[in-house]
Amino acid sequence: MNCLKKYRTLFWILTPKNIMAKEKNLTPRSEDFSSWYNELVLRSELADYSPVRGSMVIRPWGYTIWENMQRALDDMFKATGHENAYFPLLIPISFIEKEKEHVEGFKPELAIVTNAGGKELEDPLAIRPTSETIIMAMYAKWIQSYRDLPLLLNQWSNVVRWELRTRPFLRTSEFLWQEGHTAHASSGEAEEHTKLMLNVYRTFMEDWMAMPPVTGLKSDSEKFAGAVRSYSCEAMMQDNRALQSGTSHFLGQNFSKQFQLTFQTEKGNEEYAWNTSWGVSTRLVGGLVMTHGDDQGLVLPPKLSPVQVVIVPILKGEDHGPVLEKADAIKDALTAKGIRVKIDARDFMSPGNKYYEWERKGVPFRMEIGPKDMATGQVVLAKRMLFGEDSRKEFVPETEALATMENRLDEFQAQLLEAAKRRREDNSYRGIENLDELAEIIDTSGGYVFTGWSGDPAVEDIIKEKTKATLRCIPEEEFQSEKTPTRCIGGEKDSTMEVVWARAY
RNA sequence: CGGGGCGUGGCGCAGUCCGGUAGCGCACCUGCUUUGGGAGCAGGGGGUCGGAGGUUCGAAUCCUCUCGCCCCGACCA
Repeated sequence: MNCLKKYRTLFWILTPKNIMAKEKNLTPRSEDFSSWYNELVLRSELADYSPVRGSMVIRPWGYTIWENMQRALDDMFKATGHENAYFPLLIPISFIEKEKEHVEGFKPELAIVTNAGGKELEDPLAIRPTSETIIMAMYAKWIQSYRDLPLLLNQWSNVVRWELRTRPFLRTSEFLWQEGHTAHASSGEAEEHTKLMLNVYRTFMEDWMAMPPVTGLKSDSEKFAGAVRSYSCEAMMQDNRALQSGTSHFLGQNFSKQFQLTFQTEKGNEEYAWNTSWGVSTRLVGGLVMTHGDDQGLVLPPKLSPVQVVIVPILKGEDHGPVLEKADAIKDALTAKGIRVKIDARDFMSPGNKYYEWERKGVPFRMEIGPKDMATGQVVLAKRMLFGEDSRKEFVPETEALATMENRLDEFQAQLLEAAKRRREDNSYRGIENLDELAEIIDTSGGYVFTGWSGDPAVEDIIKEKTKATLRCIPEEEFQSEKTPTRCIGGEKDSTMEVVWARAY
């Protein structure tokens, strides 16, 4: 036994290529998807583990992606009439306890401050797991009449939900997010708003992230604690699992009743306001990784990439001046077009090493400029991911490269979206009518399984027990099958709606 | 919170069975030569072996207790 172990060690030492492979490359997705994910997050410097269990440090590369997401989303929120505000981190426990389902939903995940200023607190404070309660309490103060409605606020913040099992970006005890909270005079208007924001998320995911979700309504067992109805965006990752990547909730009057959020109507009656809340989090960064990443590392859609074009000057011989000057000139020309460019002029690193590094970090395009190119007036372009006729390196005249770069970035963005859409459809199974078939698909390929459902929650339990898949959503019309299912997947009952099943993160 | 695994320079690991005062690869630093897909040579720095206690002349190694992390399950964005 011992002998064998030593032998293997010896063998390993004598094969340096293996060591190199192990250290320089990621575990392939096909071998172990979650190892691939974890390694990628660390190696591409998106994030690092912090000393506190279940929390992570978001490094500049990851944070810039988040900032780019924030900017795009924030513009969309503003365009739909919202303003930003900031509500406090600490919330009286009594607030959270007011809404019965809400407190039940969050109790296991609450972090509570019981001691401060060296003294036990008389009333412990919860670190916000979400801010419905404190915000409703404030809205109750601010809203008197229908003239104060609708009130449309958003906040960018951190929240804490104590997690037993954590994964960078996908599930951490503290995460960054955005939470929108609105108050309306009518149920219909609030529900419309809920759907509007769901659609904002969907548009963002498609247009910016190239991560096309299936959108729909959550079942009662999956909805947000305290909501009347929850809607979600369900994006399919490369391992064919679903990632709930954005939710929008119609809260009805559940919170306004608990917080006395009333207003006087035009006719002089006092009524409870109707609320919505909606959020996306840094989880989206994880979604981005699992949607586009490959075995080389991250692949970033141009619209969100911190750097869209990295220029690698080939520094040969004594005089690096001309090549660096050319790189600067190209950078200026591209920057003037609004393109984010970085020159990697590190002279202690070989070009090949830089190529690997920027590929690992997911930069959409690399431009190489060397003495040979200077002589012929060309540059070398390499695209992070190849589609169709693309070649690994393209030699193009400098003027053409400058003129076409915006188009190339747009095209790349569109190709990523197209590929993700195709993957989603290729792994969607429709017309499935019995449980065994569903279980077979979930167990082998995974993916989205569309079936009929009677609305009976017992069916969800059975399927979860049997396959670990959950009801992701009751899809919006656009995602429904051409042929409407007639039978409930659970057995003999008739189907009243089509639903999507998948294993989820 | 149950089951499994692991804590040894920044990273990945060997050494633990059988106790003798710590080693390998990568990374890092210096110099020279290099640079169009993971450079070469030479020299160099860095570790109270997760922590505490014990056994022993002597502990990374044996014993006890602890802490932490990762993976698999039950709960969740």
